[in-house]
Amino acid sequence: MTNDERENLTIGAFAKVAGVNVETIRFYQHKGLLPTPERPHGGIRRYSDADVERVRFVKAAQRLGFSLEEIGQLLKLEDGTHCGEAAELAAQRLVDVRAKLADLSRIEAALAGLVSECRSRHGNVSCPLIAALHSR
Amino acid sequence: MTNDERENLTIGAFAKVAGVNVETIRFYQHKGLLPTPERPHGGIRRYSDADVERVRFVKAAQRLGFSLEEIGQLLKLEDGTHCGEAAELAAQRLVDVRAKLADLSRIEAALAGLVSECRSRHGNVSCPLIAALHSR
DNA sequence: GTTACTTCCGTAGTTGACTACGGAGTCAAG
DNA sequence: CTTGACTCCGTAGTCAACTACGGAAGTAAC
Ligand SMILES: [Zn+2]
Ligand SMILES: [Zn+2]
Ligand SMILES: [Zn+2]
Ligand SMILES: [Zn+2]
Repeated sequence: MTNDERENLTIGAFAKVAGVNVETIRFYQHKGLLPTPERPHGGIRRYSDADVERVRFVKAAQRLGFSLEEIGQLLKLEDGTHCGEAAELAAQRLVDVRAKLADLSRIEAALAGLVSECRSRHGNVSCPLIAALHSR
Repeated sequence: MTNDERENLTIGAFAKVAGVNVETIRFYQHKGLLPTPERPHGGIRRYSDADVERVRFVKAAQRLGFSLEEIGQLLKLEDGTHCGEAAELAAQRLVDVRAKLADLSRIEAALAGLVSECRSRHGNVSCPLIAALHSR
């Protein structure tokens, strides 16, 4: 096997390949989301493609709205043998996302109404938007 | 005129009537969202119904997703004579809200798909959710 | 006139996800 | 063998919108 998994990247190269800042790497290590490789006798730590993959996992999960805390839990299920638990985490996220969606559509409707009232206001003394904010 | 605008509330009563904490009042004062009334010679500040109304305005605007910064601008338009400017602020909020809505529906679809794949998974070795996170 | 509750005021802490800084130590090139 | 880039590590700062704390001074009740 050609082994591209040998630890060959310095933290700077690692960060660049993974598309994040060096500080983010260290931050994730501190949070336990990424392992901190050994230092070869006072030297410099090296990182592998597996580490890059792990950062990409984190970022993909973030795009779905998972918090770093939840992502930590997902990472513990990384071997894919805990489907139920993973699905449960995602289902909870889904509930949250749907609640947020409902909130936002309510807000969207209210704002849209106010903006159009404001725009079509004819000879009113006072701005309907400001008035609405005052009356509730 | 019966004048209910006379300053009659202590900060504690004010906060209670307005439905916020005392600290929130002080925080808003510090941010310039609320005036800080005079202290009658080393005594205690008093607040009026107009102040209560102002806090309610802030909270109503917050429910529509305006930031305190934006609310500060809205408050400068409080006399209702700047309809155009108010509408512009709201229109920008609307743009943001709609962008967020689009984001969230994308996320909702992705999560819903993954959860149902996970649930209907038959004999797969690995969890589709985890796999999806790995492959992007 | 003492106790007990408020108020006043400034500073500091909270949450989440980073970002910045600074003074070593390490390493490769010239 | 020196220069310059990079790494290491801990601490501190950022943003928003509060929330908490603590000591001193005002105030109301008994
Ligand atoms: Zn399990
Ligand atoms: Zn699964
Ligand atoms: Zn104007
Ligand atoms: Zn208007």
